[in-house]
Amino acid sequence: MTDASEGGRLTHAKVSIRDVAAEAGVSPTTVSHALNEVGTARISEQTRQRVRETADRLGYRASRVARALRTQRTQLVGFLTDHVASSPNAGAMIVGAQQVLSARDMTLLLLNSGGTAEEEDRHGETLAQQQVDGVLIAPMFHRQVRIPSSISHLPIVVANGESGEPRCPSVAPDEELGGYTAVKLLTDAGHRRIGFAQHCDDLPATHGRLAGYRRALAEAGIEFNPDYVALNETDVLGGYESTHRLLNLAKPPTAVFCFNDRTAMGAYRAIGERGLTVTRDISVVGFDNHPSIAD
Amino acid sequence: MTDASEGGRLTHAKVSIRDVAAEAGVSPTTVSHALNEVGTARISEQTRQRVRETADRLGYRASRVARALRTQRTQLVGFLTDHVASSPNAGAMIVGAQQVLSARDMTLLLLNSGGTAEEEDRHGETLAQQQVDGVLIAPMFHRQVRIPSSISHLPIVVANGESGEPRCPSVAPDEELGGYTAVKLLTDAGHRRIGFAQHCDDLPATHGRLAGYRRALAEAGIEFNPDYVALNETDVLGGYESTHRLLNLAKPPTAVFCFNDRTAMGAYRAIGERGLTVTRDISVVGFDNHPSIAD
DNA sequence: TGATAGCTTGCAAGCGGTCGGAAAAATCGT
DNA sequence: ACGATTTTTCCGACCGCTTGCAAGCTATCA
Repeated sequence: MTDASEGGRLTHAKVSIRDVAAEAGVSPTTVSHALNEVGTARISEQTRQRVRETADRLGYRASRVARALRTQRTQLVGFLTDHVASSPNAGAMIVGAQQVLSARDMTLLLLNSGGTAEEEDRHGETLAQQQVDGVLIAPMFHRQVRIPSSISHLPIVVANGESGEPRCPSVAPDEELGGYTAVKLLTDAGHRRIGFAQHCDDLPATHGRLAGYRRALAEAGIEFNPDYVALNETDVLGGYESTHRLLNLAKPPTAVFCFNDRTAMGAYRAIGERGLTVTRDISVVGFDNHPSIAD
Repeated sequence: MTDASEGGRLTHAKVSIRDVAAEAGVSPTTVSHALNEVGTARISEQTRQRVRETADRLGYRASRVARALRTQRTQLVGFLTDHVASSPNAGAMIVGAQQVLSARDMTLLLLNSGGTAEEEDRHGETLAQQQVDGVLIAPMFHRQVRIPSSISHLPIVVANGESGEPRCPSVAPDEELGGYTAVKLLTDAGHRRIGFAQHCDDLPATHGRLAGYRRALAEAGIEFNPDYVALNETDVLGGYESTHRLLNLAKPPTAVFCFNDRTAMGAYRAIGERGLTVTRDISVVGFDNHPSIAD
């Protein structure tokens, strides 16, 4: 019972396009056209106004579900990732994606696989059933990704990783350049012995940053010394241990290039325990620079 | 053209329930019943098997959109937040929610308002249109939340905050206890002059933690000194400035209780600049304890 | 044998929009 | 004033699935 004769904008249980049509004295088709600004069939300005006003008064909200069924476009995009929490730019990626989509009137469906292939497939299945318009695959650490077969038919973009298939574009950070830039910062500051709290896994990020590290050294005329590269996990503990190991060397580095901010955190701690002070006694540069550590 | 006579499991453009029905020689109704294990109308085991096998072979995936339109249940839940990136437990909340939902065959729709009321309303509208089955409102900092009218008709749960309306349950951390516990750690360690790098905004978290701070002091027989409470933003810079201010006091604190981990980060930095070392010269306790800083 | 009952299965009606094609109304040309 | 043309509006079908109700079929019983 849409009791609109009262005049007030009441909240009804459910107001469909038919309700609006009846109230405005037109057909559902007209309502649809009027509200969607369809080009082919122009509606007289007068009718359009009336429809708009009526829809507004009744508090009409088009059902995206029904629309999706008819148009086969859900306005949904899946965001498939492995670990949400970890790095700070992880959040940035999500927010960024969400903003872009939101601006286009689309919404983000978030799925977190936790890294296992089964979950990835399960989520792919879900996305397929949900009939998302596209999928954004974004591992938190730059790496090669696998594309679940269930979604292989729809548009996919891979961020922060590489897909085997050339079909879907991928955007990833230039690890080599990043590593180079960070280390050049140190060589420019006069450092000659530069440690690298490196990640131990076999990833594009690992290789890239190491290459950048070496290039910066070479460019500064510094010979590469494998002892200065400490491999470890990229958590705080890893950075902590790596740094201690580096400081134990006969000629300890005067600066440390850390794989990421968590590693840098550990480095801070290790340096503190040695009675040294960051900046004064030793320099630290992290990769995914937290704005704070940057300066 | 569903060419299934080939026998292989081909990937078809689109395989609907009708395709499966035709292929299995039954009606769509039967397929639906068979696959959904409907209780009221039992299907003979033989038919069920055949339908299952056929559906599987054709790669049938029920459209959730169509189902949602019919059943009025979308299996979607909106996650409305203000800032995704910031704190580490933010990610944990998202992952947690997603996991729980995923286990129930539901999916999370992520919307990030950025903190503005207009965005919140816009997102509420979107969720209403998308006909989500429920909404989880989770501000990143414990505070009072506003519920967009567009979604006020559906089930809502507020996490990490309070809603005015008693209608929707809310779960939030016990800020007072948290503050108390953290500071008690310091008093137990013998500290008598304890600084508090406090947040300057008017939030439940602010009041709660201050209360906890005071309770711990009182319990240790320490008089509360307002000078030891430095108000500031909760970013790294805020923590940095607050800490410097505290260290400038005639009788600087021997320990600092930081509002969160970013604040603590700034504190570390400030302490380092003073030539002091955390742990040895001065203690730091953060609130949303990063596992790393915890020990 | 016909009526009653239980088990399987299918018909048809939506859910709430969109859209092609066509009717109705208004405008125009002569 | 009447057909041609343009503008405005609407009919009806459909998207793919679920579900109330009823029909078909077989087994049970009087």
